[in-house]
Amino acid sequence: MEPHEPDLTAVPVTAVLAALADDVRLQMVRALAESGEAACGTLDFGVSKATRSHHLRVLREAGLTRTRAAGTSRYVRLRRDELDRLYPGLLDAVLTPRPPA
Amino acid sequence: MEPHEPDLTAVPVTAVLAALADDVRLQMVRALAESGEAACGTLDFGVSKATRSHHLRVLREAGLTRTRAAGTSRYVRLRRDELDRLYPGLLDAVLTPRPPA
DNA sequence: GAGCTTGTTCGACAATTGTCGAACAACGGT
DNA sequence: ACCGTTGTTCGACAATTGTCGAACAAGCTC
Repeated sequence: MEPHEPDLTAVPVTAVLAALADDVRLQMVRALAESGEAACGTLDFGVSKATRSHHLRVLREAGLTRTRAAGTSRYVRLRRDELDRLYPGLLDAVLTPRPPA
Repeated sequence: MEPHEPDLTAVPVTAVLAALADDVRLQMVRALAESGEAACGTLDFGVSKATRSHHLRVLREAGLTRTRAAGTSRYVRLRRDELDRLYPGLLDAVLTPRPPA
């Protein structure tokens, strides 16, 4: 099985932006940026686990996250270094709910 | 008539990202970043003028552009200063077709 | 005013997307 | 071996979105 964690340089910018352009996914990304790593189950934002799983796949396939399996859980974390290197400023611009004046 | 050019702080980040998450619109934004200002007609990227008009409205309503009417033409330009102030790094991260290694 | 150019608006249509419940799979503990 | 926990996958469905042609509006020029 392929977990589909693509090379970030192979992902179109529009795909990265589209992945971030959803409220639920953006909350997930923000939570991951704070916690560093989180089990899928902890990323509950009022959607069913099916929907949650869907969003996490979108994030993964856009190259935004990596997933590590451990027991029955799966731990997700941001690919921060790579993202900051390829798109400097992008995450910072997006991580704060209310950008500074 | 309301040209619908919202206050940028009133636009959700997801709307800004969604506006940028389309290939045609991203090309438009890049062209505007280079030319500074462009008539709608010059922003032809292989779509009909109806579609072009639609994309320009999305950009405008996401707070990314301003439109100025002159004669039969309408000139569009990026709201670069505001964007850079509210989302520093966002435009830079997105404007280069191939980000630096 | 007639005609051309430039854009916008209006359906319409296909494709994509977010959402869910239900079924399934894998693992751990008792 | 059973059960509960944790996620994924599979339709299905509604809503959104990108696209177009045709009709319309506004302005310029002859």
